This record gives sequence, C-alpha cells and structure tokens, in this order.
Amino acid sequence: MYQIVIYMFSKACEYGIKASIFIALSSYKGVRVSLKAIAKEINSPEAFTAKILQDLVRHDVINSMKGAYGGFEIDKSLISSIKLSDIVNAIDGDAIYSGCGLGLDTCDEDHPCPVHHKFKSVREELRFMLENTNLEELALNIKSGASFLKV
Amino acid sequence: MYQIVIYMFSKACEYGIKASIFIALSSYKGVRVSLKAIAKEINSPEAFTAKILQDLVRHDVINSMKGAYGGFEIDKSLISSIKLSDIVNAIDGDAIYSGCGLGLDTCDEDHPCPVHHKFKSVREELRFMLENTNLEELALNIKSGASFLKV
DNA sequence: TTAAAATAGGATAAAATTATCCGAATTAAA
DNA sequence: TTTAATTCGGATAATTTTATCCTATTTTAA
Repeated sequence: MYQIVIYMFSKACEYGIKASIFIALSSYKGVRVSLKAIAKEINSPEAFTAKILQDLVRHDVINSMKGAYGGFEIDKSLISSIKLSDIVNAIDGDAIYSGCGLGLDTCDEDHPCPVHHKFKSVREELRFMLENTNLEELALNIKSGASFLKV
Repeated sequence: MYQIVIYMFSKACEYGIKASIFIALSSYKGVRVSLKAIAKEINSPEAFTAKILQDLVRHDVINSMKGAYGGFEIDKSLISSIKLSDIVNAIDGDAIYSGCGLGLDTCDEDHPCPVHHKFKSVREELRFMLENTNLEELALNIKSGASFLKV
C-alpha cells in the first residue's frame, strides 16, 4: 500500500497555492502577512512553508519584505494575472506537462506509451485549467465563502 | 526544485501497468513470463517489480506460479475485463479519487477547497478513463505497433 | 530424489520529499 | 542607536517512496 495515486500536486505545491491565495486576500486589504500567520491560516508547517514562499519570491509570484512589520504581499494590480500554472511552475519547475503517464523518456504522438492517447484529454483539461485559473478568482471565492482554505 | 508536478501515477503504478500489459500480451500467446523477462521488457528494477507483482497477484489481477517454468500470467478470457482502475487500485489502494487537490481532509461540494470545482472535470475525466480502459485494448495497441512499452 | 528455476517475503538501503532548527541579515519603530 | 520582529538560507532530521539483497518455499524435469 503506497500513497494516494492521483494527488495532482505535491505537498509543496499545495502549500504554495493556498499561501498565495491567502496572501492575495490580505493584499487586497492592503496588509502584508507574516509567515507565521500564513502557516497558521493554511495549516502548514512553518519552516517548510518558508522555503516554498522563498521559491515564489524568487520567481516573482509574490513579494517579501524583511524585518519588523515585514511579510509577504502581492501587488494588487497583478493578482488577476497570476495563473495557477505560474505558482506550480515556480515550485515544481517547468517540466509540468511534459511527463509521460508511464514514465517513458520518449513519449509523444509518434511514439506513444500505452496510455498516451487515453490521457490526452485529461492532460489537456488539466493544462487548460492551470493556465486559465487566476489568483483573483480563487481569492474572491474564499472571500465570498464559496470555497475554503481549511476545514 | 522538487519533482514533476502532475505525474499521474507513482512509479509503482507505472511499473504495475506496464507489467500487466506485457503479461497480457504473453498470455494471449499462452506463455507465462518470468519476473526477469518482465523487468527487462519494461525496464524496471527487478526486486521492486516483484513486490508490485505480488500486490497484483494478491488482488487477483494476475496469477503467479512458483517453481521452475513458473512465472506470471492472466486468464486469457479475463484480459478484456481488467480495467486500468483495477490495477491502480491494487497497487495504491482505493483512496484514488477521494483526495482533495489541495490536501484538505474535508473537501466536497458543500465545503470545497479553492480548486475543487476547477478540478472537477479533470478528476471526472481521469476517473472515466481509468474505469473505461481495459487491458485488452492496451495490449492490442502494443501488438499492432500503435504504442510502445519502452523507448 | 535431487537439482535447478522461479516466486514469496522479510530485512535493509538509497533516494526523494517533507519537515525542523538555528543563526545571519534586514527593517522599522521606539 | 538599540531592540524586536521578520525573512533568508544553510544544515540536518524524519518520512515516504523506490530499490536491493538474501533466504525460504515451491515446482518441474531429469
């Protein structure tokens, strides 16, 4: 017995997405949030979350400010242009959509693995979703109570 | 930098699917295949593959025969009724479709995580695919040269 | 009956991912 | 200028997944 099969994201990505949403929400209100507040809100381990936030900062998805009254924020005007795929890319690199379902090095239309075509629509649906979902809508759904960051 | 994000399956599942296809192919020809032959064909580590095959045997997806001239096989008449989801279930357990995209314990229609609805179609497409793809078609595509088990 | 060929299964190791700790650097307020 | 609050970043630990090793057991053929 191993793990859950289709966990779309790594833990790192899960935390990164949730953190980004929370930072966006707070940025709308014009307040920076500390690592501590983020980890508490999204129920994630603080130090590990710090690493992920550093990744997001390096990739210009979010901004950070050191020192007292520091924390993380996102330029309000950019929130709607940050896509789920930007976050995922920043954390897990850009090999996102390239992987073969069965781990073959060479797997494409001309030399497909047994599930290549079967997975095609799933893969495309996923890609479309990641590239067409932005932080703003995710944040607004939290704000309106349509979705939740934690139990 | 962590791993590839959307790897649909664990390594264990990848090996399990590929092995099952190869065993099916061989079973059509009426010959049992040894662990060694399987691992060589699908380019997987032998001992690890053995563990996975044991799982598949325990879950009645494949049959094994100990001793000289032993090996693995699948009842010819059952090949078309073995679904991708059966293999995946045997190896990774039955928590397959339940997992929340963001790892929330509680995530459903009434209490959705931020990406719950976004993922809905992807998840459903995936489930449908796994439950409607059988070993026979995968094996036949290998046989006809329409797809490949290795590079 | 013996020998050789296989799978079964337990123990252990390696690698990757997730998580923690701690000191350095930075920043703002007092 | 000092202090407190923070992020940054390196080192390390824990956990999970993947991989290996070795012995026991089973089976067939000679």
